[in-house]
Amino acid sequence: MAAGILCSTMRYGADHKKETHHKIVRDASRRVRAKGISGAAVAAVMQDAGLTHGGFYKHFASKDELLTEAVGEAFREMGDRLVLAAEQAPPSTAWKVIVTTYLDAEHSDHAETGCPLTSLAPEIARADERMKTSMLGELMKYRNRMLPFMPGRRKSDRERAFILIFSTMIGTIEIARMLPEPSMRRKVLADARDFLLQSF
Amino acid sequence: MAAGILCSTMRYGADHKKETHHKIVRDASRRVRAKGISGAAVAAVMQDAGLTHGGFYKHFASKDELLTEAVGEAFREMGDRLVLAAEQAPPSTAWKVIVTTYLDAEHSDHAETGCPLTSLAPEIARADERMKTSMLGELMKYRNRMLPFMPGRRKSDRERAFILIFSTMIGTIEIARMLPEPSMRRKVLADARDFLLQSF
DNA sequence: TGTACATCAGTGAACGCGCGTTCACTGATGTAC
DNA sequence: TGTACATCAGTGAACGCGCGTTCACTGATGTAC
Repeated sequence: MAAGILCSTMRYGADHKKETHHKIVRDASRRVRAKGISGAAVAAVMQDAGLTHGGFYKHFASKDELLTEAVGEAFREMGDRLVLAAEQAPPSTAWKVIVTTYLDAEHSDHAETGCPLTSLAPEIARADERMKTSMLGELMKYRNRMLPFMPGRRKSDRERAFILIFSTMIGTIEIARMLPEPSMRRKVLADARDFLLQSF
Repeated sequence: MAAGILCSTMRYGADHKKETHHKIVRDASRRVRAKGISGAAVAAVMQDAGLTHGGFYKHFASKDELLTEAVGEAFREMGDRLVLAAEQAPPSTAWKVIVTTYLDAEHSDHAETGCPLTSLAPEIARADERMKTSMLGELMKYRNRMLPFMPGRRKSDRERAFILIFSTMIGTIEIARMLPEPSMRRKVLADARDFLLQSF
């Protein structure tokens, strides 16, 4: 546990608290995407992490602080997934891999590990100024990671492509998630995929 | 007040309760679109309607009943607005009028009177089975009202166009509503408008 | 190496508050005669 | 027309519950000597 690097005032393993903190954030990130911002109660998140609610304020100043970290984590996780997929493809078709990865039944069926925009966009838009600012920062980081893979020669073209492609994908996943029949969901996803792949 | 048609057991004006009921639903519909499903508390909605919370259960069996009626009302209002706009245009360009009406700064700035999909889609997807079924019914009515105006000769083409156009528009409005700068919002809306108008 | 002490992540009871729901009551409206 | 009665939309206090937050306490870990 890298004991030699321990700060002299540390009593517990140096990483122990950090790891617990991160586990809480990761579990909250899942819960927030699955049940919405108002669906992630402090006690429930702590139970997910194998803890009791009392210890929460040893890790976070408030529930809002957890929520902003959880949304940040969600953007990071989804960003990692899309970057990983995009990097496997030749640069010219990377954006197509992002589209097929995003508009996938797996993504549509598992909001809890998916893009936070598809499960939280309207709630983020309604959040108070502080939270909105912080979440917008995370959204911008997410966008900046996607930009290199977007189609277009000039930066402004790629920025425009990001908005158009992600707008369409977000709306498509949201509609798909409302539909009861798996076959309807798959058709919606496939139609949007074909539409986008032919549009740039 | 059409007193002659009064049912013999009616003591109050025949329409009085219906009108109050509808006013509550309309106010709830605004509140639900502005603040989300969990942001529309019974007491707040009743206060909007100039009443106190105690009388609520003279009009609705439960809060869920109000919510389903409110979402239905929202789809109806937005449907009316789009149909009205579309009917003013020649049939071949009606869908373009729907796109420009939907992707408008006024719609982006006023969630409370806008399309419920842009403010509630993820919450609807997470709702319990009963509510989801009812809301899906309203969504299908909404879709059926839009279908005649969608581009495409065959019905299946128009259904596909509806999904693609509305997915893109929903995602666009949601992203626009997250952005702090009015100029950024306007650019996003304009880009999506141009994109859609050139795509069919 | 062994023992006394300090730290602090985690526990669980308790708090105040907002919310959905219930209920005894009110008072305006319309009916019966 | 006037008076006694019935109805029922609306009132406001009260309820139980879940939630965010606080706090005195615990006990495992690491330090000092």
